[in-house]
Amino acid sequence: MTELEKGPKGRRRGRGARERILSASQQLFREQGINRTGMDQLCAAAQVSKRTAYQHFTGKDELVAEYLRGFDPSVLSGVFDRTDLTPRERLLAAFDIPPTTPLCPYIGAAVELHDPEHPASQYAREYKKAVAARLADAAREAGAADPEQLGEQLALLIDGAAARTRVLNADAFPTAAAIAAVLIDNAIPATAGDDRRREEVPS
Amino acid sequence: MTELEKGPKGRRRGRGARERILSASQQLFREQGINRTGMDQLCAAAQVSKRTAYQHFTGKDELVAEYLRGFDPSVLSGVFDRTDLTPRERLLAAFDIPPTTPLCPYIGAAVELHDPEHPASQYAREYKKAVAARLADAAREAGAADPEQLGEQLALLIDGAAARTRVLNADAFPTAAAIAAVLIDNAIPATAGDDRRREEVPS
DNA sequence: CGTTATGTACACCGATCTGTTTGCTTACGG
DNA sequence: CCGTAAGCAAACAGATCGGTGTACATAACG
Repeated sequence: MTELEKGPKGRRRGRGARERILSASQQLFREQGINRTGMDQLCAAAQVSKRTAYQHFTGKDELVAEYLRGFDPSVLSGVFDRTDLTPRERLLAAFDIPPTTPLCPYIGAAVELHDPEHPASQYAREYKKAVAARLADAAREAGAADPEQLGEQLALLIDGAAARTRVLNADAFPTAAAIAAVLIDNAIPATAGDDRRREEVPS
Repeated sequence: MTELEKGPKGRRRGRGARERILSASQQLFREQGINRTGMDQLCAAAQVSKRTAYQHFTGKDELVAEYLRGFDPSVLSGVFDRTDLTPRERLLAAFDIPPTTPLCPYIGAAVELHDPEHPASQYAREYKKAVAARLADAAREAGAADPEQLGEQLALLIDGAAARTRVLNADAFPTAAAIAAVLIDNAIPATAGDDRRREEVPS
């Protein structure tokens, strides 16, 4: 926070224009979408001159990609690092994101940009794969028979809840969580109480 | 086809400009997205003058809404009217849409327009609810314990597969179908089908 | 035939978009 | 304390956007 260093080149003179730009991006891109947010408006909200903005980012495309990158720690790490939960609870905790997240920004970016080659689209793909992989890890810890499959399934549920929440304007994550519970119980061979791992496979 | 009638007022003089416009919409909005398709380009593709286009549609917004409306019969009716399938098969048939559908246009429209009050957004919501309702009907026919819940769950799976297919650029419908099979077998009490499941329904 | 709806061609409008330029101010840091 | 880099303000470019205006062509009916 107190450190005002920039990403590229060790320069650290500035007064935090880059941070304000990214912060404004997070707010405006989420509230209005990417395409409907012009650079003029964004710079005004960030209290940054356009000149400065284009010195920090080569263009809007790069800014969008960087904006997506800013979500990583809050979403991905926040859920999976909770050691106070059992693996099964950790899997279900991924569906407890009701208040803050109006729509997964990765899906939004992929749809709005509409170009699979766009840096932001590529990053969104990469991120979604990473989430599925971490879910698979947790599934493996929980003793799932086919962790990769369960991870992919749970990831699909999250995306479905996000998309459906957006279209219907109503929270769909509880439904997704209910499905997840079924899938998890179904995929873990002989779940005694919760997180006990068994090797025996039902005939 | 030989009938060249327009939707509003029984007028039938023209040579089919409206149809060409809608046809071009379906292609371009899907290929490039809504926001990235200008009216100029669209009119050129439809071989229609801009003036004519704005005589048929009051604006792009109305055109987008009408474009969405054009999907109804092909998707919704095509699956549920198949009497040759058992209710269970009919539920699963909803996930067999691999070739033609790159992304659910309703999700795309809702994300791109980014305005829940937009006519097209409202229609998308309405349509998604209708799909869930029809799935619930089929679930009831299949003897599901809680048809509404199962219908909503299957609808979420479809949306999840659509969103994930878009973001990852890889078909996610098989995964969704696998989940659907589990949910269906889990929700149908003890049918003479093939699978027996614990009645461990999530409370 | 002539009337009339339908469609065409094309210039044009104002707004907005991404991105650039010029000239100036401010605030570190040595 | 002074140089230098960071940042600011505002006009500007060029493109594209959605949408109109005007004048002209054509097809379908009576």
